[in-house]
Amino acid sequence: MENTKLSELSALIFPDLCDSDTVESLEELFPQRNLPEGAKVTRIAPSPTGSMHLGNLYGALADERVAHSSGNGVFMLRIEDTDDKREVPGAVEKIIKYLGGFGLNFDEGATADGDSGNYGPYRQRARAKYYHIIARKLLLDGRAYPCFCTEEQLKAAHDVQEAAKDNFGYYGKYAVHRDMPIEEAIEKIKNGEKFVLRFRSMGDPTKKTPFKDSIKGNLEVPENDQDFVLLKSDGIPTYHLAHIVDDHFMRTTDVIRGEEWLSTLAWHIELWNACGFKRPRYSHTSQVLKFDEEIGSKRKMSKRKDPECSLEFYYTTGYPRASVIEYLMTLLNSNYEQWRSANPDKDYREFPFSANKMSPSGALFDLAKLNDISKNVIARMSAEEVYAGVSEWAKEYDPDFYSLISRDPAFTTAIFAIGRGGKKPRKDFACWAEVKDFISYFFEETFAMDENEYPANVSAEDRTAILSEYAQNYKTEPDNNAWFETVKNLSEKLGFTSDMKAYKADPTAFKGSVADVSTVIRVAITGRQNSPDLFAICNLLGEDTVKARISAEVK
RNA sequence: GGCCCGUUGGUCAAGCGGUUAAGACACGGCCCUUUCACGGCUGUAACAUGGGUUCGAUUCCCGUACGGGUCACCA
Repeated sequence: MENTKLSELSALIFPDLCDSDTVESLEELFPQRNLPEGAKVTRIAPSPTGSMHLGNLYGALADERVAHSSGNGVFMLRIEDTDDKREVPGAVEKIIKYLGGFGLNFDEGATADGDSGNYGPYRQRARAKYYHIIARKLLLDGRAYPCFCTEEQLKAAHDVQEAAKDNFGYYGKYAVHRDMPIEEAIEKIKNGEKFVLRFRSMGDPTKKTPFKDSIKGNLEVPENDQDFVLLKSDGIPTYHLAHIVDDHFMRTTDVIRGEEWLSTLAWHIELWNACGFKRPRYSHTSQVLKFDEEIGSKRKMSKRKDPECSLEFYYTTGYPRASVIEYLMTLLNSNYEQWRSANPDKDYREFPFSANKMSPSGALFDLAKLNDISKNVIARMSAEEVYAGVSEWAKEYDPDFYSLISRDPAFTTAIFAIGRGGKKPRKDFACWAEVKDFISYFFEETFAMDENEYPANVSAEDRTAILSEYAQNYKTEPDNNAWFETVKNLSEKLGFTSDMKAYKADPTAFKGSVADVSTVIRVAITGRQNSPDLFAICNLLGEDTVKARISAEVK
């Protein structure tokens, strides 16, 4: 009797299913993966609701590394599009483009124009039937029931709970439809009343179950007693049901997700058990935090307040992808930096990544550290690679600069070759946006003279004397030493010492030193006091340009 | 407020009962040096707090404080 009524209810709730739609049929449709021992299957499951941020990349990199360092593992992309209200068009393409741009590639999952892989579909909206099959099984097992509460009723219950200082939620005496007679439910549904399908929890929150998390270690979680929603009134599952169904039938071995999911872990544990599925390993990653000067404490990175939080930032400022990955790897695995200094030339993918080396506490984002890492990354590049990186960036984000540097690629590349490639390469910039100012004096269009840069202790007459003398005798020297000899000779001739030690010992004994003389020349040629090797700059600029710039300064 | 997680220098962190408590970034000093950058050396600076357990706790247990997360028909 009860069973026939239950069947009637089930048929009413799931008109889209027929008898052959069983859990067993799904088990056959999605067989266990035939992978080598130890291979891990991971996934990222973003919702297509907006821009990607650093936290997404952080998590994605962890998933990708866990899968691909396990030997023939699988890294999937699943789109959690169960919340149509928040969906942003084009978000999926953006996710794929941005993650791909950082070198993270999926083995299977959603693609820009469809799906790829045998465990799909990989967009949850397209998987409705699977969720319904599991939901029906739960209903028939007595582990799910329809609930007819309206938004207002739930809100009212919430207020009551607040006043009574009870826990919030749908449980115990607040679970008003939990024990509704089946025929009444059938009646309501036939009358067209809206309903959701809720889980029937059997847990006792005073009991705690031990749980092992790959990152957090041994945890104690109280049993769940919440009759949370499985299917929304439109028949689309909540994250909770979708998570269990998808990760079971996609044969995920390791669920790596943010620690904000820790609080609903008990729900998921009970659901796994109710479904009779073996649950995967869990790793709950800590968040990337940011120090907020205003409130004086740490907080989650925010898209609005922290521009560097958005992945877009790294594209627009032109941080090499490798730099960002390198930085995130240091946050992700505590022994990465040590490994890197021992293996400076290896690809980061060769690092033996391990989930239990991940920190259980949240790390503050540190732009200074990123910059340092990025400078090192760029310093190891060849001049050609730097040119390629800068021009790729400039092409999109600074077209004027792009036309400047691409006018003569060989010339621009030669600029980047200055001080590069030796044992102690220069580390002048952390991102491509910093390059523009740094090399501006190599181009007539952006060369800017600033009179104030001339050293104050050199008189106007001396300055003119130095410059005209230098210009008159200027010729291309064979090497740096020969060139600097001419500067020294010039200094002595005009009463500036070339003996720096003597000058330092007693500066008052001289008019000035060769340092002052070369600074005057440097300013005339570059418009600034600081620059890389002047000899190299002169050679690149060529005799005509050098002489022209100097004579322009002889007044 | 309930529940859960976390807490080693300014930041990231090693440490797993006995250490002079590593290292990296940042910061200061010195050296190298025609400027800058690089490089070398060096310095300042830390176990949130109170109780236990122990011969001995940064390490284990309990409490407190602080920080974070979560308590939706969002993920």
